[in-house]
Amino acid sequence: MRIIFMGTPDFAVPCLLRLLADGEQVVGVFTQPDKPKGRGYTLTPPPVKTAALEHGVPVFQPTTLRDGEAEKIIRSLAPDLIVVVAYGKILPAEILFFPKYHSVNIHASLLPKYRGAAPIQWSILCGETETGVTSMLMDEGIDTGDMLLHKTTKIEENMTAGELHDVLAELGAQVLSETVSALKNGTLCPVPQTGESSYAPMLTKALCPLDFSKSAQEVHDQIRGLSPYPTATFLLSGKRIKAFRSKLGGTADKAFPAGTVVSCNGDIAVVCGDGNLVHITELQPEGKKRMSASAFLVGHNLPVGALLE
RNA sequence: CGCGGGGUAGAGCAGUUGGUAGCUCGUCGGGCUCAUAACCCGGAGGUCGUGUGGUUCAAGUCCCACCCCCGCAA
Repeated sequence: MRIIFMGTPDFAVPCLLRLLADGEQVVGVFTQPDKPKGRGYTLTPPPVKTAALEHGVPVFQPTTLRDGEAEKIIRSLAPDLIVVVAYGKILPAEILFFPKYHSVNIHASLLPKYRGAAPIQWSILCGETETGVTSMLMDEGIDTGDMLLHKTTKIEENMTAGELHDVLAELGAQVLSETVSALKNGTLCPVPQTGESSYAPMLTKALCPLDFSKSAQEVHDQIRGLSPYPTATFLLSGKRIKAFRSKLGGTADKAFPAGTVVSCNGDIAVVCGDGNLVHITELQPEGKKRMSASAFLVGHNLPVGALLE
């Protein structure tokens, strides 16, 4: 099967590699243009580009798919199928439906929930205990196409978005592999999306500051859901600190104000709005490396009673 | 040349106006204890990121160059 693969970030890499490993004929990869990133604005290629080049697959990085150029390229590649995984661009109908088998998308949620850019993080932020990966036949809407196959996975209590990302990326590769072979065999039954839908928009820094007046569970979910990027933050005597990991456990003896540190025994236990504690176990001060809370406590005098905000 | 913080014992940090390098944790040994992540005593462990660099009687501490790590912003 001649396949054009479209994807950009790390999440899409296992899918691409799986297609190659399955012996599919990946005739071209579309990915976002290299962008200036990080300190010094170094021009950085997207992960999918790097992976594609390592396997000798031609890479295309158009800034738009709507000027006719991209369509010409795609026609010349004569694909039987287009596979889209976290590409970051909306495909026009003339491209979407050009291949014989049209276009298939792998999405990191159980549709119709968490359509959009950041389903992995939002599923944790919203306190879900289960999520998954869905393959669908693409239509012109955002993640609204008819569903093909899906696989589910549990979200463990202390799992971070980064960990869930890796699990779902692998699961996505499996779903993709099965979808492609079922497509060839003609055994798929597309199912329209019904039921309650929701939208998982891109994450912004506005979501990062922690609000300890919320419940411990909510604070915990915020820390997990934003870890390792863009990372929940709090202030300690004016300095911003990132929180990468936390766990729940215990309640405050007295009615301390939300954000009060009630113990520094191996981790930083903070009172939340509902009186329960969230234990920050891994953090990173500005300009420092990421470290365990216990390491942080060894070198910093953080008194019980200190206020985090 | 986008802005900024930092590189000192395995880890996290101090090191004041330049004058034989410290703290906490860990580690090793010993002691106490029914027991312990507790407590007591003792020890090991650093050419202070790199430089046959500069200033100085003397540099972790000032100056210069380079390497590396990180936060912001994109």
